[in-house]
Amino acid sequence: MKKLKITGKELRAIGYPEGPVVSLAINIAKKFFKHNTREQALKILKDVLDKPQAFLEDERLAPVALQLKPAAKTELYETSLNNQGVPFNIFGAEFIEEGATSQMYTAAKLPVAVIGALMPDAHHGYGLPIGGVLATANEVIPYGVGVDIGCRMCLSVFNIDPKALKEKENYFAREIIENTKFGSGAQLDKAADHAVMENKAFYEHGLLRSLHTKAWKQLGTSGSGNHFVEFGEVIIEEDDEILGIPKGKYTGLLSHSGSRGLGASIAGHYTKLAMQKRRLPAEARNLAWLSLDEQEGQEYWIAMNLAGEYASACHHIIHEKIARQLGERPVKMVENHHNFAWKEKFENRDVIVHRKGATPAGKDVLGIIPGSMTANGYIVKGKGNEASVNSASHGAGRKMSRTKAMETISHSELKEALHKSGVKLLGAGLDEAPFAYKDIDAVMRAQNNLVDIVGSFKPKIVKMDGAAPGTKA
DNA sequence: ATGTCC
Repeated sequence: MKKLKITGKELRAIGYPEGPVVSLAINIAKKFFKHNTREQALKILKDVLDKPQAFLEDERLAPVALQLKPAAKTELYETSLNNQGVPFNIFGAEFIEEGATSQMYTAAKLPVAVIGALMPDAHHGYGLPIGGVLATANEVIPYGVGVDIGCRMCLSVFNIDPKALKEKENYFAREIIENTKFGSGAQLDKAADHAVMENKAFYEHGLLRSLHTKAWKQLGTSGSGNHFVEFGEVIIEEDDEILGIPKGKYTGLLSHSGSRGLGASIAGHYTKLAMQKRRLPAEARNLAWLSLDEQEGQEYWIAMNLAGEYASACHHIIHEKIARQLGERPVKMVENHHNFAWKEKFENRDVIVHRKGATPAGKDVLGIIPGSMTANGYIVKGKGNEASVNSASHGAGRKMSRTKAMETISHSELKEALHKSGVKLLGAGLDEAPFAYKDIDAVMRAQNNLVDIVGSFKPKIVKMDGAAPGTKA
């Protein structure tokens, strides 16, 4: 069935005001008016504009009617922030820009906030800052999780002498190139398969059903931005009971990516719903929440968890393909989400903990904190410190904005840094150059009360979205 | 982060 596409121009022509109601009406027309003609749809939307009160109970058009209904009703939906925010500790405050801190102060003033924390790699984001941790009572904030739901790390440790990475560099490079796909709309040439695609949520949940085909095409891909797949040298200096592999040097395969278009669509859909439902002051608008006692909140929770499983599947597909090619089974895998929300306990109270660019660091929980394309990443073990709501940073954090990095960093400068570190770069944007990131070791020192380092990962062969250095895009 | 949603 062909979808009916009404344009903003047409809506404004019949008298619709500028603002979010336009895109809302477009989406509703697309969803519900596929059996109507354009003229019929516009007629109905005009009726809603003229008499919004008559459509407040209409199951399809109520959201539009609510937006169009003047005065009194908006007040009903206005929610104010608390004067005094809940407390939150800041780790590595000297590394954190003002914008991120002030976003955290705003988040702490939400009436649903319980406790927060700000990680040493924090920077400004939409809604909650990247590196922000926020616990709520029983509410979920779509932009407290972020657009890339389930963005995560996955490390496979192989019992292969890492000297092989230099000696057979081209062989390992080819494994990455042949088994990964980067880029914004990237799809595999031959679609992958995974049990997650049979998850009943994909069939029972309206929004997820509409995203199933696209998700399947993108399964096993890595996306763009700071996402990567790389081989490196894993060094375990001391035996650790939790990590459970003997000290020594290993070959590691490390990946960083999320839930691709699937998670982005879920985040966009539910944050819009939340913003319609709860109008917050301008500085907090993107922090609109859904209660888990509401239908929409439950739906988001199901969708978020599916996106998390899907992101995990994308990593596993890559790792399994490469492991099979190497003819090896990993002796250990370490993995964690760092954009997600969890049901956890804080001071014995049930809370929803949002980590947007933060690594779970409960007692003895293993995780990965990556550095940059040349700097070490670390295998960490959480200390279960409630001062950070059981969290740690998810990386070194950017020192330079993407724009500034593109303007100031040269190809030759990057080439020299790669050469010095002995890293073979198979592709990346200049904005991912190591100089764009903070010093990971300084960031780790700022959180030594939050995690123990149990191993390190030194990148050797790195693939990100973009052309290889010295080649044309 | 996402083939960027007015």
